[in-house]
Amino acid sequence: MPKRVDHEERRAQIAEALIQVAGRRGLHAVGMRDVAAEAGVSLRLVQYYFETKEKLLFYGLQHLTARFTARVGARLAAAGPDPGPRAMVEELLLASLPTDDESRTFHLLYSSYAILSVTDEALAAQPFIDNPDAAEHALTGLLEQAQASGVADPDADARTEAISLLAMAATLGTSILVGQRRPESAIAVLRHHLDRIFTTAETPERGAGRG
Amino acid sequence: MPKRVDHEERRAQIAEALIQVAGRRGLHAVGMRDVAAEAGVSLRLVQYYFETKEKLLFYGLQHLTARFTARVGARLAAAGPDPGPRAMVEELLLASLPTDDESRTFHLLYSSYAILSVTDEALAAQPFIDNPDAAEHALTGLLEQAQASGVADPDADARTEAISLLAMAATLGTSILVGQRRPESAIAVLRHHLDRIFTTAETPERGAGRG
DNA sequence: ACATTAGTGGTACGGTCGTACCACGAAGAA
DNA sequence: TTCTTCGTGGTACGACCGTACCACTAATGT
Repeated sequence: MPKRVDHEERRAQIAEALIQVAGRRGLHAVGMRDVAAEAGVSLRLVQYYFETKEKLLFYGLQHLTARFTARVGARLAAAGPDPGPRAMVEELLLASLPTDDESRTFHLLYSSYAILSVTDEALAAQPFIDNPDAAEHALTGLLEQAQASGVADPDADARTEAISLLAMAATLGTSILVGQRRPESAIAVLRHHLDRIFTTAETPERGAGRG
Repeated sequence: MPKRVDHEERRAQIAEALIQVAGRRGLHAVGMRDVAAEAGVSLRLVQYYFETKEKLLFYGLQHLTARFTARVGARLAAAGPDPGPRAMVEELLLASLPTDDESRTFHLLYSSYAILSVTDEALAAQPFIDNPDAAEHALTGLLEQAQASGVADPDADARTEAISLLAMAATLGTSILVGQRRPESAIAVLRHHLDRIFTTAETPERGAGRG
């Protein structure tokens, strides 16, 4: 057993285990022993790297959001350099829907943390609302940019539409999670509103294409 | 101490206690002893009327939804006989926002149950999705009725708009709950979409008024 | 070589939680 | 009246959970 372990790496590994087991059995049902078993380490190790369960949970939240933000960024990058604003917005919204294991886990756990934060002030004090606010701001910017480019309804209120789209995506995601709705149905609803806001179809050949 | 107690009344009283304490400290933090203390009865009594905690939680969910459905109905009735379709829809959506203690508790607990049902199959088996489906169906009907009356955009897809409005109301409610958004902001967003769907302003003097 | 310290394991402790068990009083049935 | 049964209280039990404690190993510093 080597000495001088990279603490941050170890903490990330344990946080990953927390996310996995919490995604399976629910955040409320996860204990230190479960996390240790999932990570393949001893209970003492989890205690060593996170002194308390509260700190483990906080770190897990940070790790969860960082991980998913990176994933969404990667999906955006994979959509090619400078896709249309509509494609960008659509990718952003659809990426948040729980359509595979990772997004499903993210949606479930993020919602769990959010609900928990209502009655847990220590969790509420965590930088939590920053993420929705950032998403709202980013989406508003994209819509305004689309309006300036003439591909979105210039009379629309970009901020209100951004809030609306994100709000719909969130609940639609939850309804997928609980099995009320199928992903295609949720996507159709979101696309309907994008069709309403964006005035032109995708025309990848106009403007600065791929050069 | 009188004999022959009305079981249903007692169960309702205990369920009420469950809702109160869960609304304050979170559904995850509520125990049988807390419920008993809140209801002013002994732990044994809670056991007597609900053999197990699981049954207590199930009954609490039923009680919660029944209670809130009744409240929304009362608010609709208080809006006067035959208000316009728009007023009806607006009342319905706004009633679901957490703007006072009772609606706040409802929103918090219903969300908690929903999230819990994702990883708890016994809870998922409970008639849970019926409520959103019923709301969706009812709202769709109201919108179609508004279209038939000529007060709503006839080109709109009533079902899609109903889903969208409910989805927005849900997430906006949660954002109020976590302190991200103020109720007025949420109401403004909803009203924006009602203005988009409904083509005429409220004209209470047309049609069959109060007689 | 020796002392120190980071890393790791095992385990015990105190508390809490859901449930089960035991006892007793009082209303209805005979 | 006597017996049964419903309602009620108190309490104990077993399990689990988060945390603390103790021991041991192996690198690091001098």
